[in-house]
Amino acid sequence: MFSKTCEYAIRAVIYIASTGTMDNKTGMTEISNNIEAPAHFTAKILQTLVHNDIVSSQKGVNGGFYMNKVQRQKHLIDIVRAVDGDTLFSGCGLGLSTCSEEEPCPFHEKYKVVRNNLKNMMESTSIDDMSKQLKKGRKFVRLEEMSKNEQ
Amino acid sequence: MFSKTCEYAIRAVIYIASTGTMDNKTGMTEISNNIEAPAHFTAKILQTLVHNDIVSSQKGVNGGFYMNKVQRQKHLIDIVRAVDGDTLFSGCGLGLSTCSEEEPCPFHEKYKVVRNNLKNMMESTSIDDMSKQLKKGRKFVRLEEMSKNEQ
DNA sequence: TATTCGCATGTCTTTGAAAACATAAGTATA
DNA sequence: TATACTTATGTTTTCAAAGACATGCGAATA
Repeated sequence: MFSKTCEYAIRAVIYIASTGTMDNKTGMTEISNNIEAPAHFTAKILQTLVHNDIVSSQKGVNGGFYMNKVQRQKHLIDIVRAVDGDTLFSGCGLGLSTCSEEEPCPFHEKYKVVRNNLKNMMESTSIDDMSKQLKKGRKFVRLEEMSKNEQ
Repeated sequence: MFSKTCEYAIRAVIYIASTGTMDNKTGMTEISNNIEAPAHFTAKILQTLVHNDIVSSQKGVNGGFYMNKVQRQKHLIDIVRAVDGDTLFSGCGLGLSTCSEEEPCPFHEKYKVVRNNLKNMMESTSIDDMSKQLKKGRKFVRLEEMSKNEQ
């Protein structure tokens, strides 16, 4: 459904929201370890997210990534839009560039329902929500080892 | 949402269902022209669909692709399964191999709703349905030029 | 039964996402 | 202010999906 880049992005953001604070920033290595994503690739994705004001970063000693209150209140759709653009939520299900509301393809109506369903879900699900789910016991990649990695 | 291969497959099947009959089979060239897909790649995809008993083919003079009654009553999900497998309908939204019903990731519940929604839609939409939509006026790639190409 | 038409199949090439590498630049702290 | 630490950024490499090519095989028909 989502691209690999996008999956990593969402995983990273949820992880940072659950661990990174202004006072205790989360480092690159810890992030990529815990979301099981290649370190350098994650770094590049995080750049994009910083540019799109979804996460914040700080260089240097004791630097790392973190999220402020406003950023935590953003929604999953903001991550997808920053990384993959809006195609998934607005494009034709069969990839037809000629398909539109005025000249719909045979699949248009049925697909639109599902697509809007997905869009609404992504629009209404905040990063905070996901972070709470994680803390509530929803397993992530290596949540149980988090404290170990943070040593 | 779907892979390029899968988009072509669905487009091809809808086209064949709308034009190919036992007596008047639809040729490769006509298909790839009308669904705007590369000819050789379409040929390879059609092979897969023939093997999966979604379309039928006949070699030789006056040969081509067509669909019988049973095949026309199959559903869109059968095409996706044949081409892309079942991952889209059963996999984790964040691509986590560890995520399951027993150990769900934070995104699991919300994603499952949308995923099942998509699955139900693909399960309940028959190829016949799509073919009827096309004939009812839903524009496809070059429906208006179909007669021209068939000369 | 030979010829021609058109699908079937395997291999090769291209392209772009994904991943790795190398280096720059900013920040804290001793 | 020098050093160690950590993110930022640009370039290169890898790999799989997408697409192109070449050839095999089956069926109709003259």
